[in-house]
Amino acid sequence: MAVTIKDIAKRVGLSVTTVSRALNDFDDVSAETKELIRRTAAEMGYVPNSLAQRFQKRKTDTIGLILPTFGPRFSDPYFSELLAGIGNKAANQGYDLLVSTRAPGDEELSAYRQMVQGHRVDGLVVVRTRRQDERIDYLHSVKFPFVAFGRIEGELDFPFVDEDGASGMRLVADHLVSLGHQRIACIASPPELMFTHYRLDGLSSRLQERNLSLDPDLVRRGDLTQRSGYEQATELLKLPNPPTAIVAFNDLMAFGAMSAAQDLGFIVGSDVSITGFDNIPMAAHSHPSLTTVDQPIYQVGSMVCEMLIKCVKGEALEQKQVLLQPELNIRESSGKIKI
Amino acid sequence: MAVTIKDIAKRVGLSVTTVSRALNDFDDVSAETKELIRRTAAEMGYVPNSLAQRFQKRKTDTIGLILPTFGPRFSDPYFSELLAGIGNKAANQGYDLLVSTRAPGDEELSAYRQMVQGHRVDGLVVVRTRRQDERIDYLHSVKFPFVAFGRIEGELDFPFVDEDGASGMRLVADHLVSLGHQRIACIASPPELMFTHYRLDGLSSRLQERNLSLDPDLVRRGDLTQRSGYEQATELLKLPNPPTAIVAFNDLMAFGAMSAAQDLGFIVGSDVSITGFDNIPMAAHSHPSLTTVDQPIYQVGSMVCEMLIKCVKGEALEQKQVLLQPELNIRESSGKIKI
DNA sequence: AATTGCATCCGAAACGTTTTGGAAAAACTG
DNA sequence: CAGTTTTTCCAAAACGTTTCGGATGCAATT
Repeated sequence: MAVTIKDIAKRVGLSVTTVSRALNDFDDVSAETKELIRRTAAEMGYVPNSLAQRFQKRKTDTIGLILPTFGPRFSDPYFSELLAGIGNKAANQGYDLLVSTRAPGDEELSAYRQMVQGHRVDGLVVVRTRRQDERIDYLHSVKFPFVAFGRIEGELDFPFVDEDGASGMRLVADHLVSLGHQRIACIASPPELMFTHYRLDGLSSRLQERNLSLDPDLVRRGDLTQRSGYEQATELLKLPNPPTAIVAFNDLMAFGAMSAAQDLGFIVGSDVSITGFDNIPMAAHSHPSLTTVDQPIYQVGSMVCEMLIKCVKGEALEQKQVLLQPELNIRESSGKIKI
Repeated sequence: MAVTIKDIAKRVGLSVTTVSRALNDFDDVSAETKELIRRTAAEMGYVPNSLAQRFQKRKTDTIGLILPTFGPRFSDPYFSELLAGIGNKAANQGYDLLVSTRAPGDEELSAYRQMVQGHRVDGLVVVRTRRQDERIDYLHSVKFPFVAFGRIEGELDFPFVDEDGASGMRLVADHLVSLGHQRIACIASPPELMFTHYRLDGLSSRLQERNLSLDPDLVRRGDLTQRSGYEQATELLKLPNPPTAIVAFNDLMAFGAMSAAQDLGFIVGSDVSITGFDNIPMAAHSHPSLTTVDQPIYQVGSMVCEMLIKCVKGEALEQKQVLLQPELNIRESSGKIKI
């Protein structure tokens, strides 16, 4: 079968200890023996059995990620970007990435328990934080290493990366106001998600500062999918006094809203302005191209992963909590109000 | 620290063997002791140490997937769909999914070696097969369990799932011909990918059967990204005698082509028809909506995963090689030729 | 009463690696 | 040259689980 450290020891006539220590470059092995052992190990095609290594070191060299999905699948490109960011960073730091999907709820939490108590991973990244987040409560209570993408309500101290959603929405509000819009609608995200809170707060407070209140009739809720963007926008645009601008809380819903507008005969960017949030790659290539808040998701993934690996290794974080300032990407889907 | 099987044994005054066998429901433990052991295990909050379990069973209960990415990231929704299909199936069969990304080349192959020889996974799924696929050659040569999404050139016998790309393209050809198109261009995918071969073959052979040759000037190559679709379509449409229809080899390039056409003042679906391949969720919601060949990627992922788990468990596959018949989804991006 | 069969249990080995705590030999010190 | 340090090596334990090959006691069968 597979060649083990013991086989090498037998071959070179030394102990397993010495072989192990030679292979791990300890300095209590002479240069010549090290060389000899390494050469014969290579010759024999030795590859360490990672199961044994992990078992004995009680570390998995693996980080985990459980994607919260509603319904059976996640088709949100947002997650692919994030995954790519995390995955690539993990790979080049020598870590494996264990991915699973679970709908929010009891099963989700027990998946976290499984990963933690079964020693399946050394650390976890928590994405799409919720106002009351039991995942974070749990991980924090058992002192298991994790880094979150997003904040939560309350004073719990834990490492996270987040974008400043309020600031992003203020940019959107300023932009639309400067284009002359007064009847501004929004398609918000589910209220339990923490980012919803920040984005809504940024939008409504800035509009109020500009003496424009956010009409409660014009505040809708979607579930972040294209379909729900379509539905909500259709309702909004069929109102007797429809809004001249629609602020969607993510790009996917913005795409849905654009389709709805176009199906109702509106010209997006002139009859009605539509904005998104996230700046997924698609946003630059839709028709019309989408004005949206840029959230560097790939980099966030990369950052979160890097921070987590430091936590796992017991290294100190130079910055435990990172808040990124987003930028507004102005494209064709928003334009001056028609008189 | 964590409670082990030994702690339970001590508590109930039985041997580790019995505890282990009780927990694994062997029938040489009496019902009462089983009950007792289970109860105290639950009371003590026992969770098996999966590192130890895996080490001793020499199995990881994990399947691996290495996404081939050009450039640092994959933003193709195609991969998210696939990943979701594989991941969800794996999860509900009690398997973990190990995901990594690697650009095709030496590093990619050594990542496979790592996973195999380091006993990191019990089986691998290979996606986006290439005509000469060293990944498959390798896995086949070491007899490591794997299932591929896609076929390869040659006679190697291995389990795979694939869609019938030739058949899909014949549907596209028939559709465009029936709309009156004669100057038909295509934006093909990289030639080393196996599916390119089938799709190109299906398209050109069916056109020939209809006495329409595929003008070599109108056969372009893209790299599956939106950007390359945009570039190639721009060149095509700027020709002195531009095509009336463009067949893109995936949806992302079709989106790029639509943008290019629209930027050049063409009305897609009437001035020029554009078709895609894959039917990613976005395709139904673009403007205009995209005529495309439906490839049930999520189901493919799920199927591939199910087959792989059977292989890993040593169970026989009722069908070792699956070829799915795709359907054409006719939407707004293709229409009758203008006279 | 001896034998067989069954139900229930257990000791010890095994999986492949790292680590602990030294030991032996060689190289320095004054 | 005795004592000390350094260099180089190793035996054995440990990690937590499963499994192999019995062992024990008791009931059922001859």
